[in-house]
Amino acid sequence: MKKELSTKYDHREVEKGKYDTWCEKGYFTAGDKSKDPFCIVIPPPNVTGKLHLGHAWNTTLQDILARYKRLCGYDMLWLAGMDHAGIATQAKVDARLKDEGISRYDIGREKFLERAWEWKEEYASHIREQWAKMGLSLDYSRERFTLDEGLNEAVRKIFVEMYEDGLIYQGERIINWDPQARTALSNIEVIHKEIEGHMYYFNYEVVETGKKLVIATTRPETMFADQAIFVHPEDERYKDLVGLHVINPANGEKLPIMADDYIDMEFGTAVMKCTPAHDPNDFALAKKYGLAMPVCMNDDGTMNELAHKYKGMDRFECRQALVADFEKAGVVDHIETHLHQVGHSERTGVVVEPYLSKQWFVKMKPLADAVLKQQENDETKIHFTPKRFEHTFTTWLENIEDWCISRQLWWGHQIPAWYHNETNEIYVGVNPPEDIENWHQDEDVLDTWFSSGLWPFSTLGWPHETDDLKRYYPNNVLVTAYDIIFFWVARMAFQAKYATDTRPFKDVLIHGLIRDAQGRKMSKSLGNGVDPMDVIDEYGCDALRFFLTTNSTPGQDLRFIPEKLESSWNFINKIWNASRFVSMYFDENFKLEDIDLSHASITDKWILKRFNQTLESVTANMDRYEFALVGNELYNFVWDDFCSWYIELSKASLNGEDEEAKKATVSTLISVLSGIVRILHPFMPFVTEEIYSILPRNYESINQETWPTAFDVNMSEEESEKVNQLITMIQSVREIKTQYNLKPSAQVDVVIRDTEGNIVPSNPEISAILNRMCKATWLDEKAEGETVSRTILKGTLEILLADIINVEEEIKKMEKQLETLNSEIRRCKGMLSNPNFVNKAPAAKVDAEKEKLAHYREQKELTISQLEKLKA
RNA sequence: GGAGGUUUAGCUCAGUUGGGAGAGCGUCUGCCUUACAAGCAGAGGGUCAGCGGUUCGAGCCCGUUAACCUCCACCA
Repeated sequence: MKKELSTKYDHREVEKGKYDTWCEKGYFTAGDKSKDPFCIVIPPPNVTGKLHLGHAWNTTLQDILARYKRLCGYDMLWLAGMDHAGIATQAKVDARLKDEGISRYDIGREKFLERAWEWKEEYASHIREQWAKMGLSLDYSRERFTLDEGLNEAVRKIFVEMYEDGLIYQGERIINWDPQARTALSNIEVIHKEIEGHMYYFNYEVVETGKKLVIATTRPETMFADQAIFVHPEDERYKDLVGLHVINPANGEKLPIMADDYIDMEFGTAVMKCTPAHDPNDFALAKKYGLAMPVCMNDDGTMNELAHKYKGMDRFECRQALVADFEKAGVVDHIETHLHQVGHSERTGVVVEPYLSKQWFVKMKPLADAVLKQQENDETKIHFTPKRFEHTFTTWLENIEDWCISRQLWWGHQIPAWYHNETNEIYVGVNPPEDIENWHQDEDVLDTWFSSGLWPFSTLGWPHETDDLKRYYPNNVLVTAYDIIFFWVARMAFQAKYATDTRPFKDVLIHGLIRDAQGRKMSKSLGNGVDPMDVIDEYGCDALRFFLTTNSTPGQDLRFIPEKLESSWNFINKIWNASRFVSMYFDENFKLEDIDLSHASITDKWILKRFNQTLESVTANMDRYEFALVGNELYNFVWDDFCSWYIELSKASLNGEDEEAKKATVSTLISVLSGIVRILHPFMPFVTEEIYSILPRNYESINQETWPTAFDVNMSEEESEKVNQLITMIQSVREIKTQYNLKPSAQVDVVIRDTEGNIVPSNPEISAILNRMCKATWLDEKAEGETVSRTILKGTLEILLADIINVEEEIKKMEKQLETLNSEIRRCKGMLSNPNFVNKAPAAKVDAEKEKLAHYREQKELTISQLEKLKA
């Protein structure tokens, strides 16, 4: 029995159950070796929480590509996976423990990791549920996790290789320290925000002269670790002081006054205190002059014993207390408010402390240079869409600094380095040393991005030469937002280059960020976030997908606008109803073989041809990732050409007597609709599957289908013109009726004249349609009485309206039309009389202009004769 | 201090290599026409931010100004 579409489109009903079936049938499982491979790996979401609209956008774009490529006959692998998100997840688990009144230190590393894995399992299943609701055609049989055994092996392997190549080293440096998470951070995990702080000007006493010297600082609490005072060697004001000493008012210690041309003579008092262990510039100076590098803080941001009476205080508490004491002691010269950039931890949000500590680093320059070299060649480079992000990417690589990869966390890949218990000798290896009892492993773990950077190949089995790795690597395209280029894309690029000596993927499609209706970033603090699952409940997944992917251009941000979502829903509803209409004209016995276009009418051919044109353009734009253009074209084709015109035009044939014509029309309706659902399937997989299931078809599911090919349409110029003429006739009648306040249902008589003014005899096929479309009877001769006329494609259309005609208004209308035509003619003539245009422009363009000119002239003549008649 | 983006209809945005300004929503008018009133038919609405240049021709290319936004950067 033929399945029927319910009378109303109900996205809940339509989307129910389908996804599970698709997965069970294995439509998303890659591996058909008879086809060419195409591979996308998902940017693994963090297992920290729910997916947001940004994820929905990002994954839908990939799903569109995946489904499109599958339709095009590729062995499509869209690999599923998630990221352990070291610091972020650890913070979540910490918070959960805190709710239980304990900390990770109470339960120890091993127990903590058990809890973290529990967390991971819980959130991974949430994420899979959300993927399912979004209809993502992911290959779950190959799902990976950045902390699973295979990826851990990949991480150890590359770490050891880089270490042996001298690209990974341990060093004591100033790094960015997160005192809340108590770990080091890399440079890009620090977010600089402009903060209104203070610039404190303090009086120092010069030991040798007893004079005052005013020195500015923004972080007085670090004064306990100061080692020197610097001035510029050529600064006349301070030249004489070099070599003398001042007393540090914080602890009474003697500090030497030194000179270095690093000092900016224009800034502040041009005297700088040097705190080697708490500032990267001071650190560099200290190294240069061999100064000591004491640290005055603990790893949690509290002051240590160097701070004497302030010991144990939080760093900012200490700052206040110290300044207050200085005020009393008269040390404060003055305090200014000061706008400056302060680094904050990307994850915990606390102010980052530049802090001297021993960490692991990746030496970046050789790695970055290799990628930059690769980018110079079209055959080896990563191609960005839009192209401008290539510039962002290369500029970052050109200015890159060494990457701090060790994290003082527990959740992550533990660094494969061991220290000998007695000799403290270091061993770095993929596997632990054999006499393990004599060694202890480095406690630190690696930056999450170190393992994410291997994602395009580690997920496919690297370092083993697996079939998948050979087949699907390099990946074809990566889809990500622009805010992640530095964090991830760049890292994948150099890790891939190092490990596999190639690019990780050929293309990168960059999209923007999703914003609220006012254009603000969606954030927890603003409370303007939108849960994609709520949107799906309200509008359906298909509407959300269509909205997300057809409303912005690559690289551009997208505002979340409910009205547009409604418009997407309406579009789907339109398709739904069109499908219901089509389904009325065939029954369960109608098979694909019964489709017969041999007796196609001119209107049937017209829509088939329009479909072909749409298909060609859509295919080209799909290949260019221009989904907004695709969406627009499909919207117009479906709504205007197919629904508003063709379905209405087809009714004459469907209700007519000619069985062969009727069969051709039904065949056309089915064929075009079938093409439409296949093209739209990547955008709206659920509703297209539902409609597909009621159509005569080749496969059980639309997932098994192929991308449409053009119909073989044999339509002459003359036939095309006839349909276009018909369309302008209908439009003219409707327009006149509206203008003269006639009801649409009012029957009128029309006469058609050719360009010579001769009456065109009626045509039975066209007459029937004309009457159905706009209640107009096409007469073979004109009756007595006044007429209103309009120029149509070829000739004029006249409606007998006798006494209700408003001659003055008609004259005005004609005169306006004449004006427009004249200006068009001027434009055409201008172009055509220009030798540069005629010689340089493409021939087709010149011909088109010539045709237009001829057409306008014809229309002008007709308009003039109409005007003359009216004036007479 | 560098780099990039945006500026097109009342609002949100498209506009592929330069060749007659588009959509959605909103507005106005008329229709419950047997797929759809979440619809149908018709209409109105824009010196494409300003200025200058290249070109036969510029929303699009070049220069410049302005406003807004984003990223990067160690200024005590």
